[in-house]
Amino acid sequence: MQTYYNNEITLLKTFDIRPLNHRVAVLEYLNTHRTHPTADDIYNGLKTTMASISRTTVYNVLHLLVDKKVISTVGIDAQEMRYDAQTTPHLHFKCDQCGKIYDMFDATIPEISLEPNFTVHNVTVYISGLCPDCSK
Amino acid sequence: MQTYYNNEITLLKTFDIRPLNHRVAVLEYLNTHRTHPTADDIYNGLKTTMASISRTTVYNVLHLLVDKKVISTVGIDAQEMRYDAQTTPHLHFKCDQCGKIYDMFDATIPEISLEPNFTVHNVTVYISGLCPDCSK
DNA sequence: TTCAATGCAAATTTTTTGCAAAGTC
DNA sequence: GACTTTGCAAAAAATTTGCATTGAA
Repeated sequence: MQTYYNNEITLLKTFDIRPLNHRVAVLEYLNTHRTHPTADDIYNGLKTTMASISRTTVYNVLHLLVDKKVISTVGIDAQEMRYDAQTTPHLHFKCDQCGKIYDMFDATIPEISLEPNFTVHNVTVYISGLCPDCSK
Repeated sequence: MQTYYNNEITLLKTFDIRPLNHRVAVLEYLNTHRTHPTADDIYNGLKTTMASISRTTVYNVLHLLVDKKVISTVGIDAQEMRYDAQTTPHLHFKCDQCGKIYDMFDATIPEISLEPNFTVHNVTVYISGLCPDCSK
């Protein structure tokens, strides 16, 4: 079985995750495909180069990486979960026309002030509209 | 079959939707259950009083109401879609501990300014954290 | 009577689970 | 050798579809 030597290994170790080949492969796929792929996208993308990988393993690895906060989920689609290796804070924009999802690094994450006694862990912002291509 | 005489009928007519009994019932359920129910919640809630209603119809009606913007979707759960008859702009807060979803009317919807050429239709904000009950 | 809406059952899609086999330290 | 991870197949959960029946204007 092929062995990976790259910085995904270092990253996983930082998070106290044993850098097994499948884990490295999933993380590498996410790092090189910044298109917010679904579990199925990842599975299909990897199975060509990685003879033995199963959907179960892709789900296992994704759940682990989300749990340990190495990656994050993008629940902008109604039907299936998407995943994102991007760690810089950013928003997601989905085009109503073409369906493409854009990262928005420039937009500022809003400061949300809630009623007292609510503790905020995370703020997620999804924006929908028309992308430049579809606005024409 | 029971016939409804209430303001849901008026509301549906406003949106150019024929106020058929099943539609009125689903909308009424959403108006009286401000708990962001799932399609299944609605189906189970209605089938006791409405002898003949099917899951298909619940989905049909929900899709129609969302399409016509009478109600909105709440995609805060990874697994299943939730629905909301609330029309006042507000945010959603989900407690990481108890899973309860809160409406946040006081929090201000952020002004998002994107790169030019992006047209914003809708901004959705999901907040996760601990609710007062679970913060104790 | 024409067209729209419904309900059933089956199919589809996404994700999870149980468990035996294989891999890792 | 003990413990973790994997893969298969099957199950589960949420949603959609095809189509015949029913209901509404």
